[in-house]
Amino acid sequence: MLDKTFNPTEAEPRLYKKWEDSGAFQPKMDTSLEAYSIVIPPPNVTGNLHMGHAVNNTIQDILIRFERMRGKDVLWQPGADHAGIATQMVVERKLATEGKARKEMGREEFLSHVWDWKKESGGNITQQLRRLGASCDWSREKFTLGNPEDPSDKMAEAVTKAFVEMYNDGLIYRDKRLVNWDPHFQSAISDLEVETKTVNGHYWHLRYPLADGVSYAHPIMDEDGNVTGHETRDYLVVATSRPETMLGDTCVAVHPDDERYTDLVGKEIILPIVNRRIPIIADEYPDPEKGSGAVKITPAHDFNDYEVGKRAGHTPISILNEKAEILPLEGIPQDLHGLPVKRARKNVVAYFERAGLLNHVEDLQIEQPVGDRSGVIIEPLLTDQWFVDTEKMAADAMDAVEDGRTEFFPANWKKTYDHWMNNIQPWCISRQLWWGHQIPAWYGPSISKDPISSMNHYYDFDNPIIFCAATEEELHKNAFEYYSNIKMPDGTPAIGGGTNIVPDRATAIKYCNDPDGAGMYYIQLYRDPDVLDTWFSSGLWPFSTMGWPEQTPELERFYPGSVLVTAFDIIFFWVARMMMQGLHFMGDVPFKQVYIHALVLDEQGKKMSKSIGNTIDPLDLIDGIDIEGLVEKRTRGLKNPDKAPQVAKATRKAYPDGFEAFGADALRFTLAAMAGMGRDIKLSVERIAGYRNFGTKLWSAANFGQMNACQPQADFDPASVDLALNKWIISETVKTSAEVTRCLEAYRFNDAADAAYKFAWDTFCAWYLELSKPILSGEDAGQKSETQATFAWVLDQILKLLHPFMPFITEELWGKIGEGRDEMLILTAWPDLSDSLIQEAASADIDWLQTLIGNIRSVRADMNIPPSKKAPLLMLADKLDPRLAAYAEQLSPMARVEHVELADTAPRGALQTVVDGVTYAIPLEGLIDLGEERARLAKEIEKIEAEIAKIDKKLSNPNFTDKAPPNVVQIQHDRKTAFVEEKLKLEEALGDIA
RNA sequence: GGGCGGUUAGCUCAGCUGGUAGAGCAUCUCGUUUACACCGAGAGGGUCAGCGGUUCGAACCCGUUACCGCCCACCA
Repeated sequence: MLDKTFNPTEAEPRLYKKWEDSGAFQPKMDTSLEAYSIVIPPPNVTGNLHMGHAVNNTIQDILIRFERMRGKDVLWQPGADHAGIATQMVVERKLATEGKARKEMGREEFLSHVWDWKKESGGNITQQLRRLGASCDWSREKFTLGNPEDPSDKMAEAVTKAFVEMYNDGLIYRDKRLVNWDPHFQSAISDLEVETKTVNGHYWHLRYPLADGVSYAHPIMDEDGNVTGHETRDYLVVATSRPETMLGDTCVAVHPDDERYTDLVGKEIILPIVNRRIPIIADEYPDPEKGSGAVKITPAHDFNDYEVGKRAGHTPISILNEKAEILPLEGIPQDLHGLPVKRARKNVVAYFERAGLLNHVEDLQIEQPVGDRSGVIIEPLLTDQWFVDTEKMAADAMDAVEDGRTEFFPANWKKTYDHWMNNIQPWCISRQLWWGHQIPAWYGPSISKDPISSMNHYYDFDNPIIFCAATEEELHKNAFEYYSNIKMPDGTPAIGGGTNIVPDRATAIKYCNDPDGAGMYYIQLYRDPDVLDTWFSSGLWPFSTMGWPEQTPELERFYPGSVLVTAFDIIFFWVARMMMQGLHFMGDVPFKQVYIHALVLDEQGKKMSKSIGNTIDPLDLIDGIDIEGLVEKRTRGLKNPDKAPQVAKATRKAYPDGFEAFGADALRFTLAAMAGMGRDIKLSVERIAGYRNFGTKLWSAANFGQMNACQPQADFDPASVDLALNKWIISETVKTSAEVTRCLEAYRFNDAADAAYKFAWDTFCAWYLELSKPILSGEDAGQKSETQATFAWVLDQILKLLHPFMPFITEELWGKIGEGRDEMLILTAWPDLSDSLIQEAASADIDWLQTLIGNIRSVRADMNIPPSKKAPLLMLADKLDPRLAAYAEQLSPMARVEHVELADTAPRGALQTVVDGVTYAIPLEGLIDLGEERARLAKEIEKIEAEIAKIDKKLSNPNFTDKAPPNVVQIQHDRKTAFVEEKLKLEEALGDIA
């Protein structure tokens, strides 16, 4: 006897440990097997498991377990991402609560804090993945930043090598360009990290006075746009949503074809406040239809203006520092110095107003760029940064998808991918942060201004590197030949990087381990202080995790990966970059297929977000949580704490009892069953409960098997069974396993889950189990043992088919059922059953039996016959169907049939039903109201007539009979024949009563 | 402004190659038997968003409209 139900809280950790300890997650590295590999989308070390991870990893684990059971040599490569900005932010915040500031403690100390923090809580997410059942090979766990304590770890070396090679190939360059600057982090960020937010804003229409007494006639228009007159103006009106940037204007631009301003091109205006003379230029950029048609140009603080300024040959004037405060430049009034943008704006507008130069203010919605992490307004800023020239790489990456080397599922995502690749911009890869791969470029003062790059010293952050040698010649050799020789395009130093530092002889002596230092040559180099964009190293993930740049057996065997499983929101961030870098460094795509899965939304269809308070923690569904705990969790992270009562109320209403401990299997099955292609998942807790019940159902069926001695037989041959019932269930098993296999191969997880569910619950539990009861408790030993063996075999197949979805409960049952079976389910072979096992004749018998039982149940229920009332079953025919006798033992409990006999006509007061053209009567004199039975029959007939009418309409249409394929027409003929026959029988039955 | 997706039972969603509209939950009725009440049996419930087209035949293909959601985009 098994326990009453499966106890996930107890069993799941135990089973997981058993798998992991046994090495079941590790690839065999057996070259005779087909390789199958997936690299995990590395979760942020800062992260905790959320619903997105849960779907993502459930799907990967389903595929991995499926392919592992199919006998492939499987690698699921796990690891975590250092997540530069996110992690630095988290640790900085934590230190702030201890009263410590990052900048005060310095780089080295800060980083040691981050590493400490990573050691402490960086393992959370991987532990949580284990709770889900993820069968990754943890012995190969990697971290995008590498492991400084493990000399064999190549993750950091891979990044350096990638950077150096791309530099040498001209794909990485350093440039002073306008970049998206996040004033909170005081770092550049990439285009992708900028979000646009629509806010209520204004356009300020400013008057710029024309210099040298120039004036012009400005047309006055009526409402319809007709010119009604002219007004003499000695100023130009420009509209802007950023008035404070006027401090950095270098010109005003008008369209060359704009006749209003033709005469003004080449003239100058006096820029108010700073009293600078700037020209009026002609450029294609301004749209005469918009605003006044004249545009103020601030090249240093606007992407469009930058281009206009460049065309006009103007030097951009930066007016903001890295905190987005006004720089103390000459010409800018003292009282603006150091003001943050918002306050500066107010003051600038006030200046214009006082000077009578504020034409008017227009209210409207404007698009504001904000940092996706910091949430602050992004300022375009002119800085020195490292860039990747993405154009060629993007073209290669697009070709690879175009020619099918990499395939998207669902295929629509190719469009999104192509669109982005087609519009790709240079990728800014430097970040002014500390947590990350420090850029492997050094700026040297004495010997050369060129930076050189190193394959070593990744973690030598603040200190200069000092090269020492006894001779100058040797020094050159050490410093330049040893390292890859990076040439700077213009020799400009990094932001904040040391340059032209006088070598410190004492330090050199210390480093060179030469107490005397006499006759020593040395140079001192400073490393670029910036780090690389996290996604630069994530882009290498598919091969860096496998040991690249070394040519390892893993790389040989598991690159390219079989499939990448991810949500669409990181197609650009990650998928695109892996494609580009994989193709560049490996000469091949990083994965053959990309499966893009749905996003998990809350039950209202909104994105889950801590700041809104609508998240559901997957672990709470696994372990359970009471309502108080849930409310506390949801209100804790709110962006707007005032909303707490509202969130609490909504939470209590939605989940008055919190969550039960559904277990990982139920959650996984739900996610799989809801993961239809190309659609979002609105998570339903009710469905999780339903699939938990499914687990219990399975458990209970196994218990039934145990009670009836249904032990798996190692030598069981499904082709050898005699009973139709067993032939039928074996046939159904074959069909289902083929269906589940087909669906999994096509990433149709919901269909695969459905097919397995229906088979296990409806076919096996509801029918086979019930139909087998009389045999299992019967006298015929041969039939009994055959059925016991068949039962056990089918249950084993069910456990296998369900294992990828519900690994824990299936493994537990597998162990409990098969005493002495030493192989774990995770490593058994996937059902690969021959079609020859499908026996249609046996199936037809059982189909008939199911229909008969169904009809009897239905008519009895319709007429409110209590199940306790058994009745005979009369077959109205000349000869008794032998199947009635054969299945009498099943008909008795399932259809409440007392006994079976032959009759000429239905006795008065009998229910009648038709199966396969034969009328059956159930005499229930006195228990049924004849009027009601008449009405019931009449209704049945009516339904059939409607069907017949529909079919007739088709068949009488010559277009249909002529043009439709013959088999389709035949089906309709057959259906009609069956309906007509049934109708006749029912009419006879009705006649009997009347 | 460009692109993508959605609209099917009260709710949440399936519906693969165009050929008899399905499931779970909820609702209603009834619960006997050697697994299971986290259960069993049965029932009701549909203008497949609207309009037009292609087709012998459309939930499905094409066009269009409406509403909802998402992504991308430099409109001063």
